Amino acid sequence: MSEDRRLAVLRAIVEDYVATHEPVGSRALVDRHHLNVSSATVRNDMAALEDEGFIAQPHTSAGRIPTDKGYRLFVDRLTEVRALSTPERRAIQNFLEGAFDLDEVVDRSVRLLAQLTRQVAVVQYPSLPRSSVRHVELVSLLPTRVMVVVIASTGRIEQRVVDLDTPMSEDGLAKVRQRINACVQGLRMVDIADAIAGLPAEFAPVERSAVIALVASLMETVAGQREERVVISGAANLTRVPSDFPLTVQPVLEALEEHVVLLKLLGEVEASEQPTVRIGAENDVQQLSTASIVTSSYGGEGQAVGNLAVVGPTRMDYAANMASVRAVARYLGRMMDAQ
Amino acid sequence: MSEDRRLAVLRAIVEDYVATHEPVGSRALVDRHHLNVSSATVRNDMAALEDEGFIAQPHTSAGRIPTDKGYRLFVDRLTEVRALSTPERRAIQNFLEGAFDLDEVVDRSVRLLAQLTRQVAVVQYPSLPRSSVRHVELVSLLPTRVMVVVIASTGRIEQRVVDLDTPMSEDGLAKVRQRINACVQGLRMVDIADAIAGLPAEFAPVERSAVIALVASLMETVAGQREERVVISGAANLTRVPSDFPLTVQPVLEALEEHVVLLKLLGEVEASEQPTVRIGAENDVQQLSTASIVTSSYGGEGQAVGNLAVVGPTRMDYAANMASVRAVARYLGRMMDAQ
DNA sequence: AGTTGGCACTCAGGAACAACAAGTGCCAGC
DNA sequence: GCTGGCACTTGTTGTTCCTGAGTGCCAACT
Repeated sequence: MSEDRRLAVLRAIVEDYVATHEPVGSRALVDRHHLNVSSATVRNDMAALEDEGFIAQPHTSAGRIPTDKGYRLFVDRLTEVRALSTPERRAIQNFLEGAFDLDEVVDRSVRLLAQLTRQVAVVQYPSLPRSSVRHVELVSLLPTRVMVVVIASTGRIEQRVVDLDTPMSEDGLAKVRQRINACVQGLRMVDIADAIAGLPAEFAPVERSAVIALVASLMETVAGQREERVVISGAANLTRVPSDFPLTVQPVLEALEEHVVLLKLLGEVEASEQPTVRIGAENDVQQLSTASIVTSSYGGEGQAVGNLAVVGPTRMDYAANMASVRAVARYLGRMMDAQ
Repeated sequence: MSEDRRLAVLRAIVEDYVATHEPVGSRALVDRHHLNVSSATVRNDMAALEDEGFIAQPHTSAGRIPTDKGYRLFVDRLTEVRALSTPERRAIQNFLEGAFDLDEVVDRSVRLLAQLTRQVAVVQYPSLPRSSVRHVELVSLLPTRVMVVVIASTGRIEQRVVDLDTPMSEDGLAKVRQRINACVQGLRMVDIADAIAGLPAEFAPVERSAVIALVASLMETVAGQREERVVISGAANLTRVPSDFPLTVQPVLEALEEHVVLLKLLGEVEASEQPTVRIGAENDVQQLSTASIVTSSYGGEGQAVGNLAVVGPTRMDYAANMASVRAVARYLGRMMDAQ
């Protein structure tokens, strides 16, 4: 009994099942793929595959469907991430390049990914701590109220309003602004705490408390956990599915609305060129145990600044989705550099 | 045959149907509401209501369900928007006040609204053209590349990168910044075009083309149609519905993903203290013909700067949803002022 | 050993049918 | 104008039966 053929059978089962959404039987298999053996032989192989836990029967006398373990094997050993066709890539590039600002880049990316894969797409904003400072701006709203604006190299902007206990003049503010920028411009966000720690000491005692407040606010802005943002698109695709998946669409939708959960999911990826796949129960988010997730990080110059993902039923076209995820991640990374 | 009782019957039908999601029969009606008449009498009233088009039978020998027209009458004549309880209002206020910046205010509002109503909630960001300028910032990225940042009174920030054909010094930029702010600070966005039209003329010919580019970019940023943003939450609530609505959830989800459609929907509201309700086919978005929408505008000081809405099946609790929409709109308006 | 045709067995899904329950419309009587 | 009564309609539920797809196993073949 050839090991190769068993794998070929598994591959055929996965492909057929993904295409038809129906348990696939030995007969159908030999018809649709040219395995040059009889259905009885395939049945033997199937029995073996079932023993090993790669496929299962919904009920006696039905065809087989892949298990999570089966998909895993399929993804690990039977899938080539095929590159997108040139026209496809062109389309992606053109689409993304029409964007003006970061919000639009992210928004377009997530929609594009949802459309390409016909699944739910998730894109995380460039992570603040992982990017660097382009500019810090202090805007005086009232004499005792200042808006701190941080512009990151990725184009991302965060702002926060801070109340001072002593009023500060425009000139004073300009000086602080100048000094802060001198200290932190170009640094990675994670490094700025050290860089500006000594700053308040430079100022006269009357100004010092205000400077301390400004610096603190800046660091909060940069460190804030809240600032990890994520957008999703294509939720409607979840309902496009036939048959049984509808039952499980609610928990999935719920999980997707919990940005905390999503960020956790996305965060578990290690930065890598290749997309990562998590299948069904491999996912430690319980609500997503019927779903698979294809994730990748993106970022300019090899430096990962964010992640993105596609979420769908375990019965998804892994090869195509991995290709789309990879492609969008790449273009997104380039856009970050370009800005 | 009393007109009043007929209305009472309609009200009872709507209430029961909203509660149970099942066609309601004459017997059940007299049991659950104390209309002091027999079921036969109710049947007569029902027949009349059906003639007038307020209710319908899914099939002979089933109970009645309200038609769109029935809901309309119910909303117009039978619904008091009841105020939320004091603890409820407290909860809303506390929740929203914990927010730091505009993004968070909007995010919390939309989630809150979804949670209160157990429907899909939609909140539009404060409209840029309808708000006023707090500050304009010009950030030099390269000698020939400047980021234009506009901070609105609502806390909303928009930015855009512009390339200049002649390089500009930091000092030159500071001067332009100072002049622009002097011109436009405090003005409503719609009015700034006039205010800065003459600005380039003030500058020496060598700088003029750069100033023109900056001013143009500022105006684009402010006028850009793209800049109307909208966030949604609670999509999972669509799947919580029983029975038949699942069939229609896909088009609804699709419509909700089309921000253009959403903005159109939201935009159709005239600014008013009271929430507006559009029921089923009253909605001119075809995909939402099985849904109802409760909308309201919000804004500080009576000036509407944005809209929000709740979307759900026509069979929704209108009174409660209108109350929630109104409450969230009010608090949101206050937050805008406060910032 | 591995492959194959044959065959008995299982079981989900559909069709046909009956019994039931909920609800209606209508009418005669109060 | 309201009510009880009653015949009628029709979706729902449960039963039975049948069919077809698919399996597991075995004996025969290469």
